[in-house]
Amino acid sequence: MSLRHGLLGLLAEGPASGYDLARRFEEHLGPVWPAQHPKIYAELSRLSKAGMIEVDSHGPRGRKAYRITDAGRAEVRRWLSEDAVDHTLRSESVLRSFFFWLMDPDDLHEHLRREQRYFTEIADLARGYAAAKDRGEYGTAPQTKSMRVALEAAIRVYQSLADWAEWAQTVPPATPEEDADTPRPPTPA
Amino acid sequence: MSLRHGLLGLLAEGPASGYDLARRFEEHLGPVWPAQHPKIYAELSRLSKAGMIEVDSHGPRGRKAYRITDAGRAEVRRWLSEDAVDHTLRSESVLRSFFFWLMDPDDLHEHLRREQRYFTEIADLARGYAAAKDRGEYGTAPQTKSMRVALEAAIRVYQSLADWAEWAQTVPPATPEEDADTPRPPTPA
DNA sequence: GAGCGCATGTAAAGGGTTACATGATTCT
DNA sequence: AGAATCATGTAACCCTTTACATGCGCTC
Repeated sequence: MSLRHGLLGLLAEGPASGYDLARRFEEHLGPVWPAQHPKIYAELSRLSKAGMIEVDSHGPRGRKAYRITDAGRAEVRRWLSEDAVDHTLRSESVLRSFFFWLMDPDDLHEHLRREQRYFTEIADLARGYAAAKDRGEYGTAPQTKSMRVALEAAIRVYQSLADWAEWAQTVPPATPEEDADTPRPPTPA
Repeated sequence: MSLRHGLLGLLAEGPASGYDLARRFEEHLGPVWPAQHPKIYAELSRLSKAGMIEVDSHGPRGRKAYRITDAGRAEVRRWLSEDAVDHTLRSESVLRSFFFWLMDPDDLHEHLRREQRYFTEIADLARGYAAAKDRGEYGTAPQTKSMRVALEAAIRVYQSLADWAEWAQTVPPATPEEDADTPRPPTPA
């Protein structure tokens, strides 16, 4: 369960409310770690009860900003350097590719073109953010340096998926003659 | 929810038991779509009740092999060509990178070296399978053609992550002088 | 006959999404 | 005054994992 640590990590940058954190998840972490507000508010309560964060300030409209505690900071650090990384890379796009043979060749081609377009778009978006960061638009704080590293991952991974989708379009569709493995009744000569 | 469709897709290749399917998920689909046996057995019951699969044969030790029905085949096809793709790419590795600035530089370097080694290993493994397929070791059935496409995704994505981890090791650690954004009390001259 | 791998399942708990619900403040 | 946005939370449901439980069949 990494949402807990994601929240602690974001709060290590400075105080923030549940609403702030939900927005940051949606805008930046969402593609690799989705989190909706109900889960975030629930987790914040738990973290608060556990003494890892505490209320920093109350604002308008019942806004409650949380601040990370020393215990919280220690916990993120412990997670980062001690906990084993879960390397699962859940991807519906790749899962579907196992079943491409079930698709009509035209549908598949159209699907791959759409996938290529989508992945290229995201890669370009990440490239845009990275360029802005490199121009110094986000300052030079250490957090932005890490953000730059994360963006580099996004650029490379999404570009590789775009290239894959493009390459897949060049793979010839399975022709009936090639379906040698599938047992079929002998054709009467 | 794609487990339902993953199971249907695998059963479209031929009859299989829950145990078989669990093994195939672990060996092939696991990295992109993990599924443990309790979930698989539960889903098979549901698919059976929905008329998308039916019991094909009973074997030793209570083994029950399922066969896909026409309704089931239609449902996988519908999913593949009509349902919107969920492009979320959940990755704890990338999530962690947002928080690298919290790590001790030596720990981070060690972490990145391990990540690079891991991703390289998986990419090489996928390359090995792909080469075997290209040598014709898995036959020429259309399913194996799709498997080859999925393997290509694995090769490209994991290689890009390995390259990223290698690149990240060359990013100089944040030095105190650069932390301009973080408000700090003025040093008494 | 001991041990391993095959084979199925239930139960409990945890993680995550969607829908519902409410109200305050700011902007036009 | 009305609309948009800020802001928090609950409830119900779904998805997923981990632990528990059982027993057969094959191999050594």
